[in-house]
Amino acid sequence: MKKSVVVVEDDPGLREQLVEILRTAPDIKCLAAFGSGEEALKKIPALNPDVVLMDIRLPGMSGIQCVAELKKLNAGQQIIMVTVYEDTERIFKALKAGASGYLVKSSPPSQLLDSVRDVFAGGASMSSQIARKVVQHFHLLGPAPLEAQNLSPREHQVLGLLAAGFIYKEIGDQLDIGVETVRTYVKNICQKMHVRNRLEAVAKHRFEAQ
Amino acid sequence: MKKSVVVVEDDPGLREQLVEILRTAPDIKCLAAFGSGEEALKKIPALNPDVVLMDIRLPGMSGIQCVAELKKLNAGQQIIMVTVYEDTERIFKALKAGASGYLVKSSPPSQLLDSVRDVFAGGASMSSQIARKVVQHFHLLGPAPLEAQNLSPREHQVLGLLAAGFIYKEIGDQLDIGVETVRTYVKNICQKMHVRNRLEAVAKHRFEAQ
DNA sequence: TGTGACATCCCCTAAAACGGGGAGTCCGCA
DNA sequence: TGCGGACTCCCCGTTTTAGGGGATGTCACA
Repeated sequence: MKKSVVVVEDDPGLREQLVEILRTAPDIKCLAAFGSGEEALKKIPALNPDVVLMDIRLPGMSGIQCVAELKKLNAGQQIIMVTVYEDTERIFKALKAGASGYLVKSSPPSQLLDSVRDVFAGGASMSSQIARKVVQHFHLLGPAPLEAQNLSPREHQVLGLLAAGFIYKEIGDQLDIGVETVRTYVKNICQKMHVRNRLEAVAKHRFEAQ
Repeated sequence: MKKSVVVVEDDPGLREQLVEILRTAPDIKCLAAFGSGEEALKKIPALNPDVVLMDIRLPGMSGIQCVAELKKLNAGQQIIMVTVYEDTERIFKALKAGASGYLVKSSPPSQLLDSVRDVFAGGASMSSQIARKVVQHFHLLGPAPLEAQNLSPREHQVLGLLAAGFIYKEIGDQLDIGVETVRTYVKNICQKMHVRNRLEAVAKHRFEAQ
């Protein structure tokens, strides 16, 4: 069974180009190509393709919006963004909206086809330029964990429960220790994390954790 | 000029295998291979390789720790993790520690070499299995912001300052409003976000934000 | 054998936050 | 023109935290 694909791209030239690339692959069948998100949204559910190739910049409804809508209709729909934009903002928005892959338009045809196969197989795919942005995002989050890392196991627990909204007494009950002990931990946590209070610790913790 | 690579992998068989793969590439030179993070940490600075291939599971110092240390010594050091583990926790930790690539050991040799080239060129590289985990991470972040979204601008501000560790009085001063008003916002925020207190709100907020 | 990290508990005082009200002003939308 | 939302402030009494001490015991590592 061939993997079915639909293309959504407003530029006719580029659209044809993508369709042509797909046509070269014996294991892939291009069902249709649309020029707008609105049209795609109307017709894709009936076609039920395995994978959608979506331009991020579309007239009218944006590609990101379209992704979100498609995902709403069919949470399992696999979508690959194809775009010239490499700005972090758009990448993350698209990923959050539900895209499984993200390619830059300059990617070689072979990578496009590989991506379709990867995504079809339940994987994900990114151009190395895109992967770089994603990695950078994590690096920014990086230098911090040093501080959260050297919390003792018990301190971690307490911080976790704190973030979950429990008050000292409840934390004490759950860990079967006294409120005073919880207090001591919080004091130590704040010291170790170089923050002024548990609020900041919780914020930092979440930030570092994921 | 050949791209220089160092391998850090405790299993002698796998280590040899990686070195062999690298040897097949005319544009890559493997300078050395180490069996432990400690040894790598001692000798890598002198070798100054372009890229380090690092096993994530090492006896003694973990690969993640080793990455963090190498990055501390040389922030520009490019590192690719090579591992059998695909758990989200480890992936993110490694990326945060400073890894630029993340491959599973089952990756084909050609991908290993491509990754070295990608990373050398300032890009990044992930196996599609790893990319998938990363993508899933973003998908989880996606649907959530619904709750944080319908906070009023002022409420957002307050929540932000709260997360930064300011107490009500300080927040009031900064926004030029009274403590009581801040209190009112916090009450409303907690209601809108369906949480019991500001701690939980801060935790949820960070989680949804990024 | 001592030093240090960890886990546990205690005291006191003062500061901060909570809970649950009420109550004005705008402003826009119907 | 009335309704709702956002923004602002206030009161009361109670609970929770903060701040800054001190204390004990275990366990590991040197």
